[in-house]
Amino acid sequence: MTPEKNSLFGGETTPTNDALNEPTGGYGNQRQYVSKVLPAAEMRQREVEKELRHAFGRYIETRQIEVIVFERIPATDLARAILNHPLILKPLLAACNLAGRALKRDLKIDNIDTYEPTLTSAQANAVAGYLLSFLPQYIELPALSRIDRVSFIDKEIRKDKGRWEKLVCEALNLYGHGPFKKRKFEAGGQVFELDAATPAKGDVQIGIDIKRIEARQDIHKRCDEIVNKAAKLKAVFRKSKFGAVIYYPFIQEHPNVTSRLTSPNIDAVVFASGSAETIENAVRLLLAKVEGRKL
DNA sequence: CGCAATCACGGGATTCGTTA
DNA sequence: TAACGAATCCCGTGATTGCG
Repeated sequence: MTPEKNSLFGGETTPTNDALNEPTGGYGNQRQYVSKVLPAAEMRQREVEKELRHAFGRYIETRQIEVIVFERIPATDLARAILNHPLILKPLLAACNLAGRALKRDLKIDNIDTYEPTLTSAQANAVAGYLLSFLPQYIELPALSRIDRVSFIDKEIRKDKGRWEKLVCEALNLYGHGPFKKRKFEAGGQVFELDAATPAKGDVQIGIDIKRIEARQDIHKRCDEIVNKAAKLKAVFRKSKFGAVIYYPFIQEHPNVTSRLTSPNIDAVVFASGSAETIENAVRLLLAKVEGRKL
């Protein structure tokens, strides 16, 4: 990044974007959020660069490097670039701390796949103008690609974690008398979701909550959610059974979780890690407790 | 009392399943 | 198929708690 002024706040040399300048009735948009903290951000940037130079002085080399000079790019060119090369959108957005939600809120463009966008040319124009108002004067190309890489890795990790719930549900179907499937039920006007339940329709007989708790500080929140959901389920389906399958990497604290989940409404609490073996063991144990007379 | 550690909370991100 | 809502993870901030 550049030590010089950022284009957004410096000279307004870049195209302004109408959507960002409309009155918002006191509610902020991304530009306003940024503007508010800009002085602090610029001060920090100067200090960070200074410290980096001092800290790494002996290891800093000067090399020739490709730089993308955003301040020379007209909005129409940027729009065309995005249309012709959709892959470039994500790194540009990420470099500005912008994401799909901001585009939706500020530009009223819904459901952009920021990784592989398919935009109309009108949308590309809007996004280009919007981006240019946030982009710095220039960014080194490898830095930009690195930013994309970080975002991509983060996304893929989330995707992988999302598969864990499916593995547990598949194990329930393999070893239990399902079919187990995600389903909803209503209690007191509110709708609740069970990650795995059987049967798919009619009165719930078995409801399972499948949860990952990866940070210690989330334990209260997650346990409260489980206890609440169990109570709601039992309030509606008095004869049903409720169980929880939990991923919690602090094994020595599993008894804590179990005791927090002690409730007449919860019939089983089991733990599993990412391995197929622990999932199988947990699911078998849980099924033994909630299936009872079935079969 | 002052400082450090911990807690609670909320905002922002992405993914997935459901629904219109 | 597009849009939406639920769920989960990450992070920073301010409040609270605990210790010397």
